[in-house]
Amino acid sequence: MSSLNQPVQGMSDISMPEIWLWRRMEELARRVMARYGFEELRTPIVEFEAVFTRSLGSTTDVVQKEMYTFERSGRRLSLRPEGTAGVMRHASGLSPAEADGARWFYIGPMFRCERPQAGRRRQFHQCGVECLEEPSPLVDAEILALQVDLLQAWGLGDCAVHLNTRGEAAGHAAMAQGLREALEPHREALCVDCLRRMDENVLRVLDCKTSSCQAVVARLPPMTDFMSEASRSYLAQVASYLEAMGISYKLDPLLVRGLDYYEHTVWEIAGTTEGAQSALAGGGRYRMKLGNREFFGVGFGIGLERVVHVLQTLGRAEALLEPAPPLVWLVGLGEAAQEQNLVWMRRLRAEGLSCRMAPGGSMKSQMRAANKSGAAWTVIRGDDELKQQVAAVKNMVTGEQMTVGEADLVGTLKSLTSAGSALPQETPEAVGDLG
RNA sequence: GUGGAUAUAGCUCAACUUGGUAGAGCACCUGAUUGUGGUUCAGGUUGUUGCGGGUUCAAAUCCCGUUAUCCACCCCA
Repeated sequence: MSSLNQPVQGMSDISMPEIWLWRRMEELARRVMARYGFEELRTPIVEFEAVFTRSLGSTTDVVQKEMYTFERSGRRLSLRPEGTAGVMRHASGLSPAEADGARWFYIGPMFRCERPQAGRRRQFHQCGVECLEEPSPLVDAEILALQVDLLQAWGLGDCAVHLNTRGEAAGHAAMAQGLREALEPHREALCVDCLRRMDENVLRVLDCKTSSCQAVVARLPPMTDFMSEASRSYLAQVASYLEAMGISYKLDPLLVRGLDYYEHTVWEIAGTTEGAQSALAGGGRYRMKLGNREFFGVGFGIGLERVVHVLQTLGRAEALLEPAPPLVWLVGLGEAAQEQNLVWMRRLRAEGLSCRMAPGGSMKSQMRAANKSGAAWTVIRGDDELKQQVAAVKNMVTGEQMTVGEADLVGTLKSLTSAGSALPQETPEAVGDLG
């Protein structure tokens, strides 16, 4: 029996104080994206199932076991498990002229029915981009630079970029075959998972964690041996562009990416913290055949839960937040004062100030509420003030209090709150403690 | 999907091994301060022990189921 006071497994509320971090990250993302000429694209969360199966490849685990798929009005629909397929579905509805060279980014929830774990939720969030350009090391390097800049804006400038290539799509079958043949003599040493991978997804043998498998892999010829000369020089060109931009990276011949549509450049970015979910982000160049059209592009996805987790673990969450605007708290004694305060709040808010009041209670409890909310200023209105048409304005940091005439109240508060003398509204260090 | 651990007050946790009226700190409320918060002191409130069932005179405690959380695998960002 499920209890209704908790969310569905693997889906969680994001609330204060963590939500401040999420909002800030989204803000920074939009800013960085704009510098690279990317426009936001919001695709639906629900698509036809086939949108994903045709893009991701029907053999991948994501499609086979992890999609939330349901039937409605005789149609099979799925919650999106990743962002690229929906974006490409959008592109396929545009004319080639419109789609060519498009630069889109997205940020939002994705759904995969996996067992939840640290940095892994069933509803999770990704920020990603798609850039529809034909294969060009120049573009790949630029997109990788965008991702590095974005992570840097979030305070993760020290992440490690692992770079590899999958080679041209035309050579994939030959590469898989070559790898299989190279592994065949070592069958005995491979784990059960890898024996299965030999058939299903032989590349995955390369990044198996079992030590006996790693020993076998270490003696294999490099994957690039199974690729064309063009594929190798494409990778070398990307690498040299990264060097020219001063972006550090590590060539990782064992780096594998799961989805079928990748070709040429692939990469992964790992956080500096230990743990199984250290991969924060991944990206790569892809080629996708949709209907009778073929699309080329390069893109990446960043797992926001994982970024948040790393920021919290490293204690960098607080530094990312901007101080909240100063809050004015109106204290009113008696019905008449409370009603006037309600009207005053509307005037103050129209001037761009943040303000609040308590619906009732003693002066003590109202002051306590003001303090708890982190208000920078309180405005006190009781019988005396009403009679004299004034308000007592109190600085909650210093405790100083002054009397202001009703006519000057808005102007006074405006200048006080813009003077930079305000407190942060809440102590943001709590954000870092949530991990 | 597989394996392991966990679930007690708003929060962090004790009590469970060996069944006998569920406890601490923080938070919250009241007062000292009849119109002034944040410090201090005094007092006070808070629970279907995740949920459901079973064993027992008696269950937070033992057993079964279920839901959720955490960790690892698989897979992926």
